[in-house]
Amino acid sequence: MAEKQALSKGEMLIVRKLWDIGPATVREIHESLPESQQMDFSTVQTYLRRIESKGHASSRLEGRIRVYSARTKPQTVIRTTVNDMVERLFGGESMSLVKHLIEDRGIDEDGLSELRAMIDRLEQENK
Amino acid sequence: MAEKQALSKGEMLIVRKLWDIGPATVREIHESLPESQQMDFSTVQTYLRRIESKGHASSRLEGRIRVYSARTKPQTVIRTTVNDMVERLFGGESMSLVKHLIEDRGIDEDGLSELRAMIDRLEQENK
DNA sequence: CTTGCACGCGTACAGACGTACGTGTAAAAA
DNA sequence: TTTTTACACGTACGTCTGTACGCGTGCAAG
Repeated sequence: MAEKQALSKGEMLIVRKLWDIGPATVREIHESLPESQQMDFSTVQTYLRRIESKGHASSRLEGRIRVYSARTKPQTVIRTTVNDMVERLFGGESMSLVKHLIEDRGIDEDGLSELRAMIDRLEQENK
Repeated sequence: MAEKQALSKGEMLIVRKLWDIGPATVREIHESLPESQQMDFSTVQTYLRRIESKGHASSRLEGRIRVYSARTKPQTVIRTTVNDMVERLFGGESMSLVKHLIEDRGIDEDGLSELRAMIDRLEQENK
């Protein structure tokens, strides 16, 4: 198995950017960060380096600029992280998290119908 | 505001026990840990100490045994943790997490009807 | 050609984490 | 009473995290 080390919270913010904007330079990532998450250029650089060393990204020099690309799919990282949290906070019961999310954070019109559709579809498949 | 420091993953495993079994001694917590999460008695002790120092538990000596009690409700800790994760991994869109959970981890008969009930109820209230 | 900007890369460093050991002592067993 | 057991409490220690500085250098502007 891939054996990739888990990403820390901060690192995750950065891979997310990599997923969003595709292969990118440190600067591109840095500049894409919203107000609320400003950090030093070199901090981003360090994160990217660590993400790579953990096997979640690869990079190559393009001229003298280093370009990073994600190597793990969102799916994978998200799954691992979420599973871990469900395990730790809900004893593995993912329905508890679903319930928490809906009850605690609310859900809007659209979300509601979307959910309903999903349920209908699943019920079909289940049959 | 309460200003309680966030708990780490390991610490969360332990508070969860505190929530579950109520005020408890180090030993009680330690012994309630499942096979898969065995750790040294003194590790549990350290966790409990840290949890207390972060304001999420309090303790008193009962005779010469220290008894810890949770000071934060599950709700609060869970909310903070989940919000944080939704923020970092889903850009704040909690519905994305809900979808991920249902699609990726599946849902059983019971969960399905439970969910359906919840949706119906919410739809009522929303009106 | 000289100067300064932008970047790679190595290094730093304090605080959080996971994990535990050792010492002193009170209570229980022998 | 002597011995053993079981804790509390202080301390440790390597790793991970968040956050960044500084040096060396290629490249663009003057």
